[in-house]
Amino acid sequence: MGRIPCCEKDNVKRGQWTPEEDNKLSSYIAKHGTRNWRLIPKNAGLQRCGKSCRLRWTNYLRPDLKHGQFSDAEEQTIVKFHSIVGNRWSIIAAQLPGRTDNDVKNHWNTKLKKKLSSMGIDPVTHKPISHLIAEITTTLAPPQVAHLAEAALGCFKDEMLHLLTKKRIDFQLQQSNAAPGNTQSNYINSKQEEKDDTIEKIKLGLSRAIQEPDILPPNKLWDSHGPTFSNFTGTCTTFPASGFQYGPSSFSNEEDGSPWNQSMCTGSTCTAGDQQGQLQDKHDENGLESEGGKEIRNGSIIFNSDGVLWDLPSDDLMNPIV
DNA sequence: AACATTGGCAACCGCAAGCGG
DNA sequence: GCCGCTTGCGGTTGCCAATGT
Repeated sequence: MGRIPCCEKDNVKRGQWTPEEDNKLSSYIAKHGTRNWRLIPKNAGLQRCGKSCRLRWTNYLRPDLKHGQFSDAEEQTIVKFHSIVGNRWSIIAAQLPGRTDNDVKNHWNTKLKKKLSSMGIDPVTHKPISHLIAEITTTLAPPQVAHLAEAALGCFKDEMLHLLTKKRIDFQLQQSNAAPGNTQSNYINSKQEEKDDTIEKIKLGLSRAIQEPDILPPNKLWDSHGPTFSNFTGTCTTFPASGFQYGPSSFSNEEDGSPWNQSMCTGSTCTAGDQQGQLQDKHDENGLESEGGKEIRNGSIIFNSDGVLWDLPSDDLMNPIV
């Protein structure tokens, strides 16, 4: 016996909601509440599926919803909690009054992921990409790294080139404009060479990392002062001495060259505080790494191998994560 | 100006959990 | 404990406006 469909698909309207439909639904819910979504469209005179009504109400019509731009504080919260709970959008949204899980999910997918990437942070693991590369180079055997690097270059070449060359291109554009005799077309013609050059430098950096494992000792992944990738990073903001962390100063004012707007670290010239290298890789049974590992939960303070990531006072969790 | 591509967002889909009989 | 139903959730799709070529 199959599952009963939530509505008669044939008689149900789909797609964008009209203002009239919104009014009908809102006024019906104002009078009768939201009990039994299956009956609501019928009783409200709507040719909609109950599920569709529920979504429309919870994601758009609810009077307590906040519409419009996400603030820096909200973005911080999303990133912060995403690093802890992952794609649990409802949990993250619960920390943001007036925002729905759909809002948060969309904002993450369209904006925040890109922001983090442009900062040199992997949006999945929330680790700096250079850190991931270092982990790869110290964990895998050199032949494996070479194959991986080759595959990654194939898959993400365009994205990497965009990230890595953007600032250099901007800089060169300014220079070419300023310098007499240096025309725009010369610049464009040299763009392909620039890309090829960048690919070669990426490969060189990876191969150096393979050949010189000592520059990235496993217990000091962050403190990688070696020449590994320094060749191809046009600009690289060094990490604060106290260690990398998401914090208010890192998230505000996109236009002023704040870390939100910069490639935080795409190479080994980035440095970190000494504390970051002191932690060992040890996993506990819960998947969280134990003392000396990447993620240590001490009360509400969450550490990782990069130092303190989040300092969450108990009241920071508006709704406790189960 | 026309067409193609991209970005942002709303809505849909299907699965799983929760709940009551 | 099982069954049927409702609700919640996360992934995906589709539409449309903005931007680029």
